[in-house]
Amino acid sequence: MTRGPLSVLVPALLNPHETMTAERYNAREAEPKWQQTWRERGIFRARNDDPRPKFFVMEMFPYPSGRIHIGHGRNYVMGDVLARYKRMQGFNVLHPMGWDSFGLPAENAAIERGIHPKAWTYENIASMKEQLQLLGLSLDWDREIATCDPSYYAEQQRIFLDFLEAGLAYRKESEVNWDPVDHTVLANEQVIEGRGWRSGAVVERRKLSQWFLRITDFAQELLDALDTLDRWPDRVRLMQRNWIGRSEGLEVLFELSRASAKASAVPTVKVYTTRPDTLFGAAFLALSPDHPLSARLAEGDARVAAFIAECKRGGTSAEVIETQEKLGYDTGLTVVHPLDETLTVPVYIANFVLMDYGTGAIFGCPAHDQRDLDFARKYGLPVKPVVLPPDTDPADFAIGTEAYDGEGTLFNSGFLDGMSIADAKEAVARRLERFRVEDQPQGTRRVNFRLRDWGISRQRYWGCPIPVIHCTTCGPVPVPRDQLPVQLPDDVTFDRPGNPLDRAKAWRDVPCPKCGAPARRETDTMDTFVDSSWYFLRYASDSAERPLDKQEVAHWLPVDQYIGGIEHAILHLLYSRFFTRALKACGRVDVTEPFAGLFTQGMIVHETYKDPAGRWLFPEEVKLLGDGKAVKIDTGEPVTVGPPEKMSKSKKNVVPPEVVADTYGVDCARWFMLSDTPPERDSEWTQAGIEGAWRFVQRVWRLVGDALELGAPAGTPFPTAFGKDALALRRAAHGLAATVADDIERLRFNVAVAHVHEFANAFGQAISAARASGTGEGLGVVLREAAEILVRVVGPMVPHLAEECWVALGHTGLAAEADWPKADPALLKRDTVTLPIQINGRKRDDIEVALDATPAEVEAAVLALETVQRALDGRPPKRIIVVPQRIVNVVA
RNA sequence: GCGGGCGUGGCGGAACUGGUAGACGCAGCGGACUCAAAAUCCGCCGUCCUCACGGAUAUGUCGGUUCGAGUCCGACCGCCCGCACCA
Repeated sequence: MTRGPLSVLVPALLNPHETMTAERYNAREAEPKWQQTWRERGIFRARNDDPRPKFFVMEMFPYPSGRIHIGHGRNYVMGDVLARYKRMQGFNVLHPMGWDSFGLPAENAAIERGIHPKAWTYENIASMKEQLQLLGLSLDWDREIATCDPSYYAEQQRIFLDFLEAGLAYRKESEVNWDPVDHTVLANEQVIEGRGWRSGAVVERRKLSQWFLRITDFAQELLDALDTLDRWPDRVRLMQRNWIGRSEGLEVLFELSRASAKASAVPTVKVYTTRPDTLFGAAFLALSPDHPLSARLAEGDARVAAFIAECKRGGTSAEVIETQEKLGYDTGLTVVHPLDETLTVPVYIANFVLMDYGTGAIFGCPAHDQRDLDFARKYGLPVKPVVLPPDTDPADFAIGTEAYDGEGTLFNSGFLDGMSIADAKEAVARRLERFRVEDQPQGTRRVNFRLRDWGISRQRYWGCPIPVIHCTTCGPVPVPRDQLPVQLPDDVTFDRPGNPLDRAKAWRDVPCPKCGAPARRETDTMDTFVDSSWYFLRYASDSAERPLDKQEVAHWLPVDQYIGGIEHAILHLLYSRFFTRALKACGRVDVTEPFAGLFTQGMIVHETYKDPAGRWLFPEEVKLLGDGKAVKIDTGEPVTVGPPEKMSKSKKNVVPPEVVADTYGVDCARWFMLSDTPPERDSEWTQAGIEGAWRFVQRVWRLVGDALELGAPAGTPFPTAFGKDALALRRAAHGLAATVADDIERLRFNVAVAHVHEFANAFGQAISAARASGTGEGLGVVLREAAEILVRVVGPMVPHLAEECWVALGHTGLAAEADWPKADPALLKRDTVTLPIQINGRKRDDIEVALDATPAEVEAAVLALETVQRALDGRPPKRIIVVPQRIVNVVA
């Protein structure tokens, strides 16, 4: 399939008087040729014994969902530019690729289309690999991994056993989304508005015994070490900090009132609070529906049981729980106020109190917490303010519909009156630490984390088997290491809901390794986040015999630059940070932080198209007419153009890489993806944009051709002095090498592209000048020098074009192996600077001064300016601000 | 609901650490070349006032700090990402 500019390549249209410049660069021929050369020479293979300094760059590996579209390519191209640039800078670069190939979509394909997950996955990997290779990425394919391959997950099972021995893996009960019709556990994304996506049944929360990893053991360290990650985006560090959620607070024992204690047979309720200062404003106590006291009350009261059951409806996700209506149930119990025994506070069960956080019970202070206020208004509970905002009259201060959570002074609070919030917190803690209830201090200071242990059990087939055998007498028994890996059985069926492993008797039923009695394999598999929590280590240590060699890991790690989507800012990155530490604790590696540098790139978006019947159309089925109008090419029907959205198969707004490669060439696609939009933002794929990239690729080819035609032959010695044009071009070329190096180091590819454009303009002007007035005064030599610099500078971005130009310039080696051009510092310096002159903050003039002019000299020159004289009108200036080499502001 | 981010011409965006807002590209307009078209090259291009010189205005909205604010602070509006079983 061809269309667009390459299809208009008709030799008769070319000007016969021009030489090489007449030939267009033919990407379709050049690109496969150079890709083959790179492959044959193995120049992207990383060697562990290379003495040069290492640089490890990787992009987040893809899930093999099927065909890729050009949107997938963006982060790989970014990483590739950096990898190629670093090679030119003399680094031993590791740039690997792999497949995050376990997961739900493979099972859905099995259920919906009857394809085995394994076949589906490996077919997808094969076709996606072919497509990825089309992009001309400088990857070391020798280190390719697939997480679904036993050669990968065997080590993961060994790691699990290490964690188990170290006490970092354990079992406990936790809730899952249960589909009561399909009898299946659902992922959060399979719960749509509280119902199962296939059955439509209202989802329930059900408890299962599952495996957990003790990430909370590392909570403080994971938090503290964020400060050392200075090449991570601040926002990602902040998100992780908030996710870990360290808080300092107080655990307070509330004693039940005499009658309540008798009725419930429970003497106290323990509450965790970060606001003990507001204790005098307490209006209620709220228990989680999962709290032991809630359960006890439910035993004797059907209404309580019904309320708790009501709370269990809907999904388990925090989003669902936090957005659902806040409900409470008055248990009739009361507790005694810990600081004033004449006061009692009612006890509720509330659906928004989480058992996983704190103690599973809170006290509510409506005046100073919005959620508590909403709850109090709903159930008619008193709202007593206890923190008075600064400069407020207590008589005027009342809480309406908004809680006050700002600074202030305590009031209405007995012995706390007049204190600051911080002092009051301290005073309450001190007093309650002294009070004793049931032989314990009534208050205990407690650091708490929002972070919970990581539940890794999944009731699914297509995941890494958990290497454990359950025996009725011995309990869970680790699979002996010499029996690893526990491989997934291939002989499974997907004709019924639920986990096929539960039904795979031949695989499931095994003797207990300890006592030999009949036992069952663990049929849960691991969360796919486990697979991706250590794959970067496996890249570094790539032999199947020693899959996690300490020395090799130490040589390559940490990853110098990791590139991926912002959607992984918290979970994947936090789990990987934990995993690396846990492996270190087990003595497996000597690394602590896996990723020294992190970059989060934006997505590629594309307009969507719909025909009059409302069916989605592929971009190639549509002809754009401008002004947002479009028609269907084969029928001429009007097409509705929708706003740019993330490329997705379902909306057909995808562009396959092979279409771009066939039409414009991969370098155009690469150049376009790097242009214009900052890499961290979403970028829109447009026809006009790719055409612009095509013009640029041809322009570089033409500039190099012109320089070859007009410039001096290779090896011509430099003259001792250069003319004005020659010097200007030299400055521009050396400046380009320096500035693009800096742009790439900072991953500011769009700015790098702009700088290359700027240089191309200057280069074009120099060529015009050479055509008009000859190549004397060194211009001929500089034209060649400039071409040699330009080709190497664009090489990381448009590598195939660079190779073709490099050959044209007479080189026998590969551009991919050339050195990055070194900029001569003398050419980068300027001796004068243009200073803008502001009067009262508005630019009115500018002057050119020596670079090293003193402020006094500048001031004198500025005051002499006619513009300034006119503005001052004979009066002396009020003030003159001189910012050396930047600006002058005269305040009149 | 909670946490995080983004917002600059017709469009994508640039502006280093508070210092000339709009670099560079796209689209558009005008010109050169051509029998013609394509390609290429040159010029113009935020808005308003002005023949022009020049001036006013302008970075989502409103307010503040500063000699000076796209940049810092506060409030608001809109859009995007994550929320632990999608990956």
